[in-house]
Formats: sequence, structure tokens, C-alpha cells
Amino acid sequence: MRMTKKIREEQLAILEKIYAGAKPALLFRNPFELLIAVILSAQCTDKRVNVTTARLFQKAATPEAILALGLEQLEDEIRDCGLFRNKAKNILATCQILCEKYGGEVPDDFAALQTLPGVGRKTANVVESVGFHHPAIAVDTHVFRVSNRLRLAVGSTPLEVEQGLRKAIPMDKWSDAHHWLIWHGRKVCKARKPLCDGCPLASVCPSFSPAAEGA
DNA sequence: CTCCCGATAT
DNA sequence: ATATCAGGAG
Repeated sequence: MRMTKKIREEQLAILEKIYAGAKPALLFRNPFELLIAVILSAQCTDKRVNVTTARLFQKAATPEAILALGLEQLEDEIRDCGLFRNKAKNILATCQILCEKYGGEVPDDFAALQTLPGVGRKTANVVESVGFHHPAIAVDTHVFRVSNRLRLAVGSTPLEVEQGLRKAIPMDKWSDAHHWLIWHGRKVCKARKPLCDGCPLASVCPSFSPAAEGA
């Protein structure tokens, strides 16, 4: 199948129709809780993160309070999410910087966010998009995989795919499209065994393979 | 590129 | 048993 601008528009129209109103899977009450939840979400399911943050935020829901927990107690709180030593160290260092340089608030600044320990491009994009409602496209494992399979945007790195998506999607829909692609990746276009049979995008998907092990 | 890492789905 | 999960740092 040859990819054209028209096919990409059809793909987006179908995604919008199916996943209209898609919300973030992570639970949070403010930009700080979102930031912590996203740091914890690396190589971990959102479901597990939500269990962990519910327990954590009940005990400590501000940078000051999390700093007061200390390293060992924070490690115990987040152990189930995996990569817990790195994440605990990064969360404490990030909270320290938030308190010292940003008055205990999460900065609404893409570059500043990326200087925080444990916060890379993907996490900074999520905070800008979901936390502060600015146009941004965070390319996580789902967005990366689904975009490449659809050829909606092709790339060997998340940054390449992000730049491709910026061209393929109108800016006013960047944040919504980010969620459409995530939910499609979670529910249908799964990493291991994509449910190609019955996929609403089958007719516009170059990777469609019926009853097979996927692409 | 490797390492970090427990929980879950297949 | 092993691939994968809202990645980032060295």
C-alpha cells in the first residue's frame, strides 16, 4: 500500500471517531502528581502506577512531603513499579530542584522540565500536553509502535516519529491524537499479538495481516 | 549500546 | 519461560 496524505487523513478520522474523548490512563490531581506518575510509568503498566501513586500520594503529595519520606521509604513505596532505585533517586532529586528553583511548583517550560532528573523528552511532552494543555505529542512505546505500523509517521527513534506526527496531524489535535494512538496500541494494535481481525483501521493499514502474528 | 527491574500477559 | 509495560541516564 502506498501511503498518501489522503490515507493518513483517513486513518486519523477513524482514530478520532473510535477514541473520541480518550483520557489519560494515569490518575492525577495536578501537574506535580502527573509528573511523578509519568516518571514511575517507565517500563511499567499504568494500572500498576495508579495503585502505587494512590498509596504514595495519600502519604506524600507534594515535593516537600516526598523529600521528607527519604530514600529508603520512597523506594519501598514505589518498588512494585520496577526500576525503583533509579526512579526513587530521580524523584527525590527532582523534588529537591522543584523546591529550590521553582517554589515547589512544576515549571510550565519544556526545556526546564527536561533538565529534571528522570525527565526526558517523552515525560516533558506529557506534562506540557496533559498537565498544562499545550499542544505537544509525547511518543511513548505505544505511539511509536502504532505510528510506524500505520506509516502515519515513520522513524527509528521516538524523536523522528514525533517530528513526523507533527507534520501529519493539525496542531490543534496533537494532544488528542496522542491519546488516540495510545488507546489503539493498548486495546487493538498490541505489541505482541495485534488484533488485526476486526480492526477498524484494517483497510488503511499497511501492516494489516489477518489471523497472523502481526507486523 | 547497556543498564535499571517488578508485575503481568501470553 | 519470555516479551512487554505511558523511558531515561551513562
